[in-house]
Amino acid sequence: MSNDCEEFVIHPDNVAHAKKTIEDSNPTEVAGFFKLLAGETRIKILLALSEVELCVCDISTTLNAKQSAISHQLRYLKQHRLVKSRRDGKQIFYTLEKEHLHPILAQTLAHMKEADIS
Amino acid sequence: MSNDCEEFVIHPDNVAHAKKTIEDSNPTEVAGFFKLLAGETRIKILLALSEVELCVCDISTTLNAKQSAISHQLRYLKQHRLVKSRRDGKQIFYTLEKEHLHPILAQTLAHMKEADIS
DNA sequence: AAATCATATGAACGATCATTCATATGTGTT
DNA sequence: AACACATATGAATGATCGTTCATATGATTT
Repeated sequence: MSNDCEEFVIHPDNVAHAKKTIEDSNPTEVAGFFKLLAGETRIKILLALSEVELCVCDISTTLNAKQSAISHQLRYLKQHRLVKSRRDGKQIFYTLEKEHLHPILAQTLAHMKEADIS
Repeated sequence: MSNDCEEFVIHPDNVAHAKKTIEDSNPTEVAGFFKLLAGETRIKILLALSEVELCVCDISTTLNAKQSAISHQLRYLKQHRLVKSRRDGKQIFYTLEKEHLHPILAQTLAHMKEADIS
């Protein structure tokens, strides 16, 4: 919680400025969004779904991974609205939820742009 | 390693297409890059550094975090060339390595754009 | 050269995450 | 109604990550 330089702030103006920049930027949400994309399996799933609709079995075949591992990741992606599903008989097909993914990504990029990172 | 639907691929064309899309997209590197941005402390550090140069002590004051925690994260960011440092007397100042961050980010976005995610 | 300040680093611990196994659910087929 | 198939889910395990403590390094001041 505390740090070694608490009593004597070294560059108060810079610290104040940095604090404000951070507060203005929703760092928790930004990091949370990147966490969604920070897993190899999830990135592969998103890539796989980027051009075709796939059922769970197709995805696990494509990634050469266990069905349950894919199901768990799909649930995670679905909870965060990166992906949506539709049932067709026994199978459940997944597609990207582009409407959701796009604005979040755009907002993140806008954040980073404002922050002069890009 | 194996899955339940190995013997009878359900939608072979889609699977083949998805496999190619994944192979063309460096998923390991893409996920690796997002991992850098997927930590709240690291995002805060990057935001803090986005407009001003800061020494380690300033950063730990800004984030209200232990100096050693910040140092560890800075090392991680530096190893991956998102940040660079310069010594001035006893202090070490960090800045964004924009030249490096920018093209990686741009490439990632290009990947995602090609993949029709954005 | 001793003391102090700023930062870095190694080891350890707890928390979080991804995968696996076993099993449940829900749908279609016979 | 019984069975087979596709997917989902809970619990457990192993791996990875972030922070902390203790200490080391490198620089300045006295």
